[in-house]
Amino acid sequence: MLDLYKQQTKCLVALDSIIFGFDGEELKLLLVKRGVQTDRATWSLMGGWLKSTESLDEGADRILFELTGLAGVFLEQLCAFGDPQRDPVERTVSVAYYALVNVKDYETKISDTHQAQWFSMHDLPELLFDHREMIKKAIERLRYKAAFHPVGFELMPETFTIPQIQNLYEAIYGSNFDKRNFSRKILSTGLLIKLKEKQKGFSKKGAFLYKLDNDKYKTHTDAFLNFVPNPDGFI
Amino acid sequence: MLDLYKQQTKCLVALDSIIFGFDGEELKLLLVKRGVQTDRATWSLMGGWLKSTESLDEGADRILFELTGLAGVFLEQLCAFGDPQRDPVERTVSVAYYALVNVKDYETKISDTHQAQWFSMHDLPELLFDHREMIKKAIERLRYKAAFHPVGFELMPETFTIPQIQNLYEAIYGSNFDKRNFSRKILSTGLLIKLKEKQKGFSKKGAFLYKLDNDKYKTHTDAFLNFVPNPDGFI
DNA sequence: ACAAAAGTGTTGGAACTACACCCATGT
DNA sequence: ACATGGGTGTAGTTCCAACACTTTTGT
Repeated sequence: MLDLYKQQTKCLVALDSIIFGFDGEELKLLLVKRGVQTDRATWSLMGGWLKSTESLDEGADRILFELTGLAGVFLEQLCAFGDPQRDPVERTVSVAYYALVNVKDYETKISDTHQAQWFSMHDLPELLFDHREMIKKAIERLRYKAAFHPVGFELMPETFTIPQIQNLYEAIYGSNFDKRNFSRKILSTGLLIKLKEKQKGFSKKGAFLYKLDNDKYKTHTDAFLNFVPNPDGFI
Repeated sequence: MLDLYKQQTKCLVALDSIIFGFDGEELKLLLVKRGVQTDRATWSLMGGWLKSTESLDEGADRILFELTGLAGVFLEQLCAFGDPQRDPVERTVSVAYYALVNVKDYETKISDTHQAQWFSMHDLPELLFDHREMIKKAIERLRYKAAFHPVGFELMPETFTIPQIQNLYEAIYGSNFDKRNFSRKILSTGLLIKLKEKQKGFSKKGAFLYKLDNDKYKTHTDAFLNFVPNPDGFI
């Protein structure tokens, strides 16, 4: 038995995170500038190596924290990528994660030391290795997930307006929704608490602010909004 | 840059497959007997080591073929498992796959050399490592997937009856459906071709046989049957 | 005053659920 | 003849999509 282990070739294991953000208008992706580039692509997903003492989830958390200072955000495994040629330097299996953060949270944390930058999903730079493929899978997964679980709120700031959430969902699915139907749908989850204040400054009239009912949200696992995963989109 | 690679600890990469089968009655799982057991659990998922020249998908295909003689079956990555303690012998990351095969196909192929056996999902033996957790994830994924893609047909023999498919879906979701509504739903996909013959021998009346319209099936990517992923079930 | 975004209700159609009886055949 | 499983239709309900006008307020 133990011999079966010894003969086997080992492999580097990397963790890469697709970090989605939302600024109230557009769906964005956080990319980092490679210190030293291996080829002409200078931007890549946030990533690092798996340590021998940590699980995959722990490693992904750690790397996200080291590079952005963010902790406790939505971070879920996407899948593993292991083409033998995907990293030309050495055979590497990468386990990809996707994270949802709101851009405002992130801006208040450190960074810049790591040369991180938000990119519009519609305007991504050339990317390292198979990172583009990872992003493609991640957006598919996000659409799939968001159709049944209210993960969209992970991307919103503490308080937000209905038109903002609608912008987010439109950005995720790359299509427009009727605002009457949308607000009915989103309110019917019972997960939103309407606040007294209005958001001012953006529109003339101002929109009512809402916050997430965290207790309900935490225990909420049911099927949800019926957005149809959209085959086309960015990418 | 290259130094960054050298310092990193490498890791064994395993591939394990959750192989679902259907015998017309019940959802089953194909397990193998470990030649030498590392602990009291003698049964495990089919698995093997990733080779340095193959991709993850290729490796999973290869291992499935080596152990069962099956090729060209539905085989899709589930996710990676990498708890540092999951394999007590040595740190191993396992990329799990799930496969859908029909039991009849499998029976006609070789095997037995590898001591493989079908188990009812309701009556699984003690399993190696975290294989039980993998199975749990796999059934969740299968439910999720089957709710929107007609993957159920992968588990059916060449020709089959509506009551058989219904049995399958009931086995997947662990609940019963109204047969009138079910047959309407399944026929409304337009993926089934009714044959002249009836299945004899099982019921007195006999049920009409159908076969899959392969051309339509191959190009079919749309949303599909609206089964709600069921939180409880076996496991 | 007007431009720009927020907010709000109704209606028709589609899809789903629930439900019960007859049919064909082997024993 | 009867027991077993196969096959079929309808009515009520719910859910969704489509649709337009009024409100607020900053300029």
